[in-house]
Amino acid sequence: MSTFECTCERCHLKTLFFRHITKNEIRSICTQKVEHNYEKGDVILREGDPIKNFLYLKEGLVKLSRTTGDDKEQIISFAKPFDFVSLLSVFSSESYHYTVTAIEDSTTCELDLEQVKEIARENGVFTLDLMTRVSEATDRIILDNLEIKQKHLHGRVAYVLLFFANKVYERDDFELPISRKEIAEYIGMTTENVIRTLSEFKKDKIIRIFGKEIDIVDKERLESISLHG
Amino acid sequence: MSTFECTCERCHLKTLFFRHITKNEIRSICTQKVEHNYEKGDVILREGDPIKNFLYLKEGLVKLSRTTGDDKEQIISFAKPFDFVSLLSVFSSESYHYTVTAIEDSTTCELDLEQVKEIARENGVFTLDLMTRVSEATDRIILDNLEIKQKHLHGRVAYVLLFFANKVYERDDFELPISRKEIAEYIGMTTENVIRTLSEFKKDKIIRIFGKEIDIVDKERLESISLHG
DNA sequence: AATGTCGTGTGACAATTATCATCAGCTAAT
DNA sequence: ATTAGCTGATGATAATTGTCACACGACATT
Repeated sequence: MSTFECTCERCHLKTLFFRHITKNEIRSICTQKVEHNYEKGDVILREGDPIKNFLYLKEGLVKLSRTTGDDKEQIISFAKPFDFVSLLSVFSSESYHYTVTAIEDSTTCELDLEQVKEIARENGVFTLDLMTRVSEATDRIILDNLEIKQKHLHGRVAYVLLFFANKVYERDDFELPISRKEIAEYIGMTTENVIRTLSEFKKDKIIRIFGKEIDIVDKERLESISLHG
Repeated sequence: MSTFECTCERCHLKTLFFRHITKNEIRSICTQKVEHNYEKGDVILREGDPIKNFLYLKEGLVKLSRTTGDDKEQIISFAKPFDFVSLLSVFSSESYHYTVTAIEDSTTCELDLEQVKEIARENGVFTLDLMTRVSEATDRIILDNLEIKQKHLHGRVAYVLLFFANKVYERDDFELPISRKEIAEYIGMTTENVIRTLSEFKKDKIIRIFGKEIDIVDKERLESISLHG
């Protein structure tokens, strides 16, 4: 699972976000960082687990979810490479408020949280960078949830399809990494209605469906539905 | 509007959150901080405004809202004293993504953002404290929205009433600081249905209503509705 | 005093969404 | 090979929520 050679110098995390970290700090983190591989479906973190590590996604795709009071799953958000997976509560809680599950084969990079905090305490510029990143990510989650909230069923389903097409795969045909049930858990509707809506989109020749394969045929139409439908 | 005497030493902001700030840093912030008073209904910050200051609420109650694509208002959250009002995007965007409006007479304390950032860069412990606070606040917003999302109309209205009773006023009779329309904008339902639901609660002797005065009579029942209704 | 606007309140009806039942296909387990 | 369980799919029906219409009072403006 863990790598033996140190590749932090080439790590995107460093070059993309943490421009203001010293060589020593990088080395200190590097010598104890651990990479983990997960297969699609594997649970990476479980709700209630103590927060010991600072995780980011190096490769793959994950979902953040939680269990509601009446034992239903609710998907909070999806995270892509270089998103911080342990971001929602990492600096404000002792334990995770949500579960992280791989929805594609994924690789995480785990750093010891105390060590990251130690660097943060010593290096304010690093911490400010980090805060900017965390802030962007939580902003995104809040805005996405507000967007979804104001839409009806059809608009919500269209929004999810466009999310995967535009933000995740950057192409109009892709394999849906989640089930209809999971779409429902994300947009707050029932599985049956998600399935029905996809069928209608197909009947109206807006998309083509082959199992989990989605092909967006009439993107303008789908965008219009996402906005006004 | 602005105060002439420096009272930062007694400021809750310092004692509560910024335990790790030096006397010099406090003084430096203090000499240029500005307090503003707002009356109920006043707009404190407007969506799209450039972010120049770091604001926190010293007294009162505010709502955070945004305008959706089809020009409807959507309330994101409410903020209480010592919440950071300019928190959602202050470190991740050039301009506000939302409007802040006083829903009770309020006082803000404004610090120059660049100066706060300067301190943050110099003082990692301070920044880590700050990040913890920002993180807690955004976590709260996300969790509240998820809670509301899984409930039906009745549960949502009950949830809002309990929010004001428990979290804001800490008593079971209070004057609702917002209109029925604003409740609707927060929970994502129509004004008519909010009014109807309040009427039903009244008919069922769960609450008493005198205009904006709310008196929760049967709190257990209301809590049960919030959870399962 | 007349007018307009806004918040509140209620009813009738339409639209949206959930629930329940059923079925087919696939896969894992025995 | 058979069963059990899960996802996907569709229809009928019920529940929930939205829309439209109207009414009333408070309040500000003219």
